Amino acid sequence: MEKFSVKQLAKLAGVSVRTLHHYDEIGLLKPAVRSEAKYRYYNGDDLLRLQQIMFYRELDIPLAQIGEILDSKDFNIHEALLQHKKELQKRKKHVSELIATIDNTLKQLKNTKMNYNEIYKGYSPEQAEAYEKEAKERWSSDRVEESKQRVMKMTKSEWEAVQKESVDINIELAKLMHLSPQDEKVQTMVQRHFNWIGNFYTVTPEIYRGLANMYITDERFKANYDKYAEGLAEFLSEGMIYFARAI
Amino acid sequence: MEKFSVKQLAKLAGVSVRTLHHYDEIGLLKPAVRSEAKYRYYNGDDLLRLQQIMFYRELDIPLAQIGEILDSKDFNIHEALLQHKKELQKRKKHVSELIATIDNTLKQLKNTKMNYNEIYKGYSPEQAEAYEKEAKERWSSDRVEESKQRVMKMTKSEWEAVQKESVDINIELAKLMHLSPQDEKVQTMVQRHFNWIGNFYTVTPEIYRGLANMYITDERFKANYDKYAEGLAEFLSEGMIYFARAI
DNA sequence: ACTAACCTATCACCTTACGTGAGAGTCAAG
DNA sequence: CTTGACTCTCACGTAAGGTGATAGGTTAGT
Repeated sequence: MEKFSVKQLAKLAGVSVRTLHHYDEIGLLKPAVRSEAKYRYYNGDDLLRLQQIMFYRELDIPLAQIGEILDSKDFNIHEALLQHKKELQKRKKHVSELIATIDNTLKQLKNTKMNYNEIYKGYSPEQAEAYEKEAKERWSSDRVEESKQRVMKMTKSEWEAVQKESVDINIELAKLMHLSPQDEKVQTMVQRHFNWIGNFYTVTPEIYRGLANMYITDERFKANYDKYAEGLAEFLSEGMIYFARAI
Repeated sequence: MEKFSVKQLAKLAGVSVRTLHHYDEIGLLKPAVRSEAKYRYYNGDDLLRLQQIMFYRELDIPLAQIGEILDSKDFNIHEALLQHKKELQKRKKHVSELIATIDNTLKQLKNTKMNYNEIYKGYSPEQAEAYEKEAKERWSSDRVEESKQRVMKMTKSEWEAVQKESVDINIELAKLMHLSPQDEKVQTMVQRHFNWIGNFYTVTPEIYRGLANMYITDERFKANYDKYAEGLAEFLSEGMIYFARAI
């Protein structure tokens, strides 16, 4: 029968010697024999088992579970793989959301000439179209398209109401700055702010948090809010993040 | 200025007290003041910083790097986010590949199971389980095991080729039934059948003869072959016995 | 048989981002 | 002044190994 030293097996399988030591320690892969001097010697079966271990390991399955899979003959591999696939799909979805959030943040960072509020402020629905070209270079076209669609669907009076709502929210918030951002009254206003943003595009908690972050990191946003009151940007930002927890 | 205890801040931000201790330890978020009794008290700025931390943390950015981002004024956030996005995209791609691998594996498991039943037994998947027991009594479990092992090692396309070969052989044989089983053309097809069986286990003349016998005595095999043409089972069986003389 | 070069063994601490107590001190309320 | 809630600082545990340190084993060439 074949006989491999730790290093040989490690090289064959493309893992480190330490890894083999580790697998021995946790009982996942014990060498076929141990020499007088405690040297580990593996045989062909061990190599085969190691290959299987690596297959499952590549799927990001914890070593403990790999051990169960390999050691119990009647382990339902099919079920285990299905289960693991679900987890991976969740992970993938999560990562996709993170990427979307970064995209959102990047777009807003890039947007140094105009921020969201400035863009729509004073623009009538008819002017929205003219703005579209310029905006598309700056924002994700999806978001802009969605935003534009929604604005275009508004009547003139609705649009005016939306504009006024923005101003109202900021004024009211400025009055509440003696309270904590987590205060119920403040949160009620943040809810209005959240709804207001909803006029333009679908807001997820991640996006809302990202927006909160922008309010304090981007001078443009900060300046806009601080027009109403010094520190309003920070105040609103805190309130938004607190609010986002409950969305 | 606001003053929060560890627990209060933890609750506000939705993290554990231990987390705040940890952030203090690693210097990521140090409380504004420490009381006589070493109690931590945070203020509004700390809350703001914590919210920033959580924003980046959600993006799966390591705490050490979050510290750099927040502490160095000239840190290029834009670049950092772009970089991190790339990493996330890699991660996403990797996860996608893992899912694909699992899908592939699942498909092979399924194919193997179904076709194993269909080809060996001509039985529906539902009856497969029951038949397996029966089969093991009739065949040596060694043979069944060997067969399974070989099938399990095939790739999907290999397996599909094997399936197609089976159908091809039977169709061709059915066309040759006007000849004698010892006819050269028939024997050529029997050779292919012999090779095909070799996909599953090592075939000796004795085993091949035994299989020939089984094709006409076991109704299951008989039914399977007679799907192609009435009497194909007997015809093939005769051809196999003749072929076995020369192995 | 001797030595250099290489291989292997067993500790044992380090990594991430905290969780989970243990034991002791502190604070606000009754 | 006690009770209960809160807080403090160790300090070990997690997963899957990385990275030495130190000591002993094997092998090839001489």
